[in-house]
Amino acid sequence: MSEQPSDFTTVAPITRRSLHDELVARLRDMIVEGELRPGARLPEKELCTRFGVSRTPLREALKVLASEGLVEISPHRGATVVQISRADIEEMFPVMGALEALAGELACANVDAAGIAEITALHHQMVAHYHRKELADYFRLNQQIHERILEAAGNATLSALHRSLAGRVRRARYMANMSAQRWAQAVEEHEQILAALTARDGKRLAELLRRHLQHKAEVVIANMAADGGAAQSAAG
Amino acid sequence: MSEQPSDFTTVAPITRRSLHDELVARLRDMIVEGELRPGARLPEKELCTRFGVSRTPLREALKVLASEGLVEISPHRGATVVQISRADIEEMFPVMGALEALAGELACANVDAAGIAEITALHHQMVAHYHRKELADYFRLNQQIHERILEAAGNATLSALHRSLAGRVRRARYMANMSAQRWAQAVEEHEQILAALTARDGKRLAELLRRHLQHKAEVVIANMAADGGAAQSAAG
DNA sequence: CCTCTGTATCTTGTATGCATAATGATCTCC
DNA sequence: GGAGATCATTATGCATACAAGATACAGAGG
Repeated sequence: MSEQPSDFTTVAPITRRSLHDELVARLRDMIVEGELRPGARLPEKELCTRFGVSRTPLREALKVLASEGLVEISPHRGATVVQISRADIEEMFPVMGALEALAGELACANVDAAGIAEITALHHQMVAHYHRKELADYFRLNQQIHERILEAAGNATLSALHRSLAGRVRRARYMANMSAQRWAQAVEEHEQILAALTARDGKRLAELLRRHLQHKAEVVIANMAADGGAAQSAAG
Repeated sequence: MSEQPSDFTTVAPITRRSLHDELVARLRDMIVEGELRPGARLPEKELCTRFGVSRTPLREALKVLASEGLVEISPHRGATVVQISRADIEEMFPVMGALEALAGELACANVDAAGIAEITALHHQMVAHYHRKELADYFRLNQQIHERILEAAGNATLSALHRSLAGRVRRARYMANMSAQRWAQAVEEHEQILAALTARDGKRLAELLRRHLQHKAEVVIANMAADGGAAQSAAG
């Protein structure tokens, strides 16, 4: 055959998503994106009519989300979206810092020129958004950069754990009000992060990422303290 | 009333475990302890008769285990115990190393004298088992020490992630054949670990734990290579 | 008037039944 | 005789029905 076999590997796989898989994805998005507020009850019947499915796949989905730490299930009392406390956030950030630090070390060892170029491009886009004060876009690029560093580390286990934590933390939506000073500092930190990655200085990148996450934590916690905790913002 | 209300809060809560929770725990144990071998199929009907439950709670349990990474579910083809590849193990240990390193730092900052005494006692018991060449007991104490360091760190998120990874790694049952030389080295490393904890030298403890995990990884990987991978040891 | 208890209702937990896709065996064609 | 296709069997995916516990309301007692 003249056709290259690799063509077959590049075609989009036929996604035969079962209902429960689809429900897990949809519900997770709704929780992470804030559509389902922390503390909100998740009555099976209501969700069933909403998604047009029966209770069986829905319940399977809720169990999975519970094991991911996004919802809490009380026996005979149903599922609720978990409240993120300040203590939870304070716990999660050091762990994310450790994971990203490891990712930084591994990335410096494994990343190729194309990977660095990609992250550099994302970085410049992010800085452009910063100068235009486009917070949402800045935040999106910021997230992508961190994800790409994780990806460059080439460790699927590490990526999975980080993604899980990042999803939970993201619900705190701390980006809302960040001071101009902190924003400038964050961009400066990202400059140094990029420099360390380009120089493939693993130790330095690890330390930069750890500190970067620590500063992020301070912003989030200050923000939570300011509006009395994101958990309480349930007013429609 | 002369009775103190606090009396009521101290009684052990009645644990009303639902069937699916019980099934998750039982199946997880069976997988981690090796009763269910890697690659083994998990037919719903057979497990239902075995546990005396219907398919609904069993399926919910399998979904949870799948999200924990212990079983794999293929659409319309059922669940199987996941095969741990050498690459998976090589990925997991650096992550566990990073988590334990963080735990070491936090433990040094948070642990009290009682905690140190407890870990010291466990350490001496472990060393006694070493001198008597009681591998299983040694390994159990070893595991307890690492768990207690995690606990002393006082970070539930960190503990949960570590426990999840430790459970998956434990299935590789690397303790089987460890060289006398490596065993002696491991005990020596534990001596240093205890010393660093007692001195509350967080940086040093972190580095010791990271290296300790790295050495453990080498043993596991050598062991897997020796018998052609634990995954293949399906012969009853 | 307040509190406690009993009951009704609703939600969740579990079992069962039906629909559908995958596996394996048999038959046919080459 | 071997390879491929078709059909039967089996297991999974989903829906529904039944059981049991939790919540809320009402009534009785203090």
